[in-house]
Amino acid sequence: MAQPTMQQVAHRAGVSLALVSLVMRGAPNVSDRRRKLVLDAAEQLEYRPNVLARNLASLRTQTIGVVLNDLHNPFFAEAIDGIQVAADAHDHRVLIGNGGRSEHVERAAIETLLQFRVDGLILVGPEVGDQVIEAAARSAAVVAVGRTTESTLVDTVNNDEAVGSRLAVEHLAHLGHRRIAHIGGGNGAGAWARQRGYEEAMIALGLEEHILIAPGDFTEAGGYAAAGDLLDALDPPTAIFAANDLSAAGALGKLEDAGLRVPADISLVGYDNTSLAAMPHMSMTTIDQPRSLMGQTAVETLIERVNGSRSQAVHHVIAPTLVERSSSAHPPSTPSIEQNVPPS
Amino acid sequence: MAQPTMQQVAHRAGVSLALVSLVMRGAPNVSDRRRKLVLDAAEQLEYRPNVLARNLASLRTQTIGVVLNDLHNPFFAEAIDGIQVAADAHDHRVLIGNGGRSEHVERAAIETLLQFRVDGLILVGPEVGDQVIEAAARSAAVVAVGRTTESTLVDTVNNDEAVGSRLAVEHLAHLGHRRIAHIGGGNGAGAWARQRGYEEAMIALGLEEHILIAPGDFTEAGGYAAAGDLLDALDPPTAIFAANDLSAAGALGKLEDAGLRVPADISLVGYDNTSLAAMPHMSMTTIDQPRSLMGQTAVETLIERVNGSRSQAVHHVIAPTLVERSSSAHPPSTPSIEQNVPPS
DNA sequence: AGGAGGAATTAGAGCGCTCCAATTCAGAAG
DNA sequence: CTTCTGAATTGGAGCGCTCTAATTCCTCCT
Repeated sequence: MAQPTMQQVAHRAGVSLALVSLVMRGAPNVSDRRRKLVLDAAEQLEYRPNVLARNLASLRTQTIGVVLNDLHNPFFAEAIDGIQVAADAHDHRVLIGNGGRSEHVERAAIETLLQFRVDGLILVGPEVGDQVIEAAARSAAVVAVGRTTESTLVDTVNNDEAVGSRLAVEHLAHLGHRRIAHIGGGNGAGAWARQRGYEEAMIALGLEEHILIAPGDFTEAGGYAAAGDLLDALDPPTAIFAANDLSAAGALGKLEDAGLRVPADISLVGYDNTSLAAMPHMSMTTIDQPRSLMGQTAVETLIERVNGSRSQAVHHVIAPTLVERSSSAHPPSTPSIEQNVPPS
Repeated sequence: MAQPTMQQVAHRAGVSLALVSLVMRGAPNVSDRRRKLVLDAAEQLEYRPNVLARNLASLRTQTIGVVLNDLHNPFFAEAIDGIQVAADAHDHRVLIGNGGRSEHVERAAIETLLQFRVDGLILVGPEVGDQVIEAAARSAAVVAVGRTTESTLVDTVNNDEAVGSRLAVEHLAHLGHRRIAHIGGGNGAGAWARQRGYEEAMIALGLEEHILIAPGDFTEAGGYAAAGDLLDALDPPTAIFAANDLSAAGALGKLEDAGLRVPADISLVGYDNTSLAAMPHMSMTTIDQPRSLMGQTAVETLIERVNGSRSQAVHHVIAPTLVERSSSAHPPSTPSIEQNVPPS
């Protein structure tokens, strides 16, 4: 598969190698005549610039690498959209690495992208340790999305997990729920913050005695299992707030299997507002993270670093919102809106 | 972000540049003493091979590019898994490009990957025209998954769409359905073949008069709309076979909104057996495409080309299977198993 | 001790491109 | 017609690595 080179294009167009380079880069001071000559020759030869050589020589790749933690979670797919659009706007291409929801695979993906000398790296919901991220940041600009870091080299873009959790809990409490349980997200990005947000919100509402947490892992299977745990509790909850939509979906399956109707018998709130939650068949109340905006912000932040126009770490926090759908309603025994009724 | 180079490693280890190169490539004839020396120096410097330079010099990248048509469709996410494992086994890395379900974006993704001089390209469910694929195949080895091509340069890996559709239709017919409708997949990969398979199966079962097709586009929204069309038909179907799970999920939403119970009032069968269909809350009968196997086959096929061990195009066709879940059952008016009852 | 012969190491020429510095070219000014 | 100027074009030195050919180093044999 020998590809045509600039040299060949130059020869065919009857100009110098350097001129072809200028044309390819869209430099200004090239006469229209020569430009056309070169472009025609390039087209005839099906010439395609060799990014490897170009980048080796110019020391920049105009490429940003994105590592997605879990391709199966619609959240990540949706974050990519915003990233791609913003990258386009900044004339950068996007290369994606798959974290495969495994620290090991994720690290390999980061390494691959770094070996390709991408200008910057956006890690979406990374699970690798801080030191891995920090090490990466020593080689390229790094922005972590949906994950915090201590590192002063790494910028972050997050939604305000505490606010999101509070929105969810308050929504349920206003509907009259008191026994509001939480399905955690394990080591998942932001999971811990969401759980803390849940606890704090419960305490703020005077519901600390009803705090009940089942461990999950941001997956549907984890949600299914966790819901089972919650139903087996001494005093099962009337509402469940899951750490993400995927585990909420899993929980929903378990609740149905247990013969419970949602939301008549039990309410359910997810997190992320992925396409999954929005599906008519799910129609799940959830917390919206503005993924597209977050992706876009991540790119802007990255570009600033790459340009060297900023060297201080910056941490963007974006406000989430509640999206009410049909998985949440008044608890069975409490038809009224406010929670004036003592716990059963 | 100046990165350490081989030169620096060589200097620190007190050996030649060439020796470092040998060690990095794991060459056999290097004494243990020097090897350790080099490795230590590399580690101290946090040296990371520059793939750009390496590949420029060696003319191979050990990388395969994968272009996914639609990150939102779990099918593609699941195909990646098989690809990644197989690529690993062959010591190749994987770079992903996002087609964004748009021909334009897809073409750009292919171009980016080709500019990085990947050794081969796996196009999963590509929507670009044959000539684009053919052009790509002139620069690198190309395997199309879930899509057929005329090109003699391009290998393909597909499931047998005709068989899959037949399995779906026969399953429904055996349950007693006669008015079995189809939601198409538009330009989506394999959509046309599935639709033809549906028609042929209907004809083979003597149900040609009940053939009813609503156009879709492989998306959930498309499925939702298409289901609406079908319900508005003069003689609405008792069963729907959707061209993929995503549109089946959309259809499911529409059916529910219309107050129909699935499967009591109407049956639904999807295609792909994605994680979506497997979710307990969906529990959808569907046709399983062995995605992981297909991904793996794609990689093997690609490697053969890259190695030059084959230059003839090869077309793998893999048999799909029916996965029965709870979205399909007897039609409301036909409690018996065989379709001995005349159409209402 | 003096090779022979294989193993280990190194020199050096690219890979395809960018980019600085140098050169050529036109047209304007003197 | 020469001189000057800015625009257009080109030469050539790398970018960091691989790979072939050449060189050096050992070890073993006679």
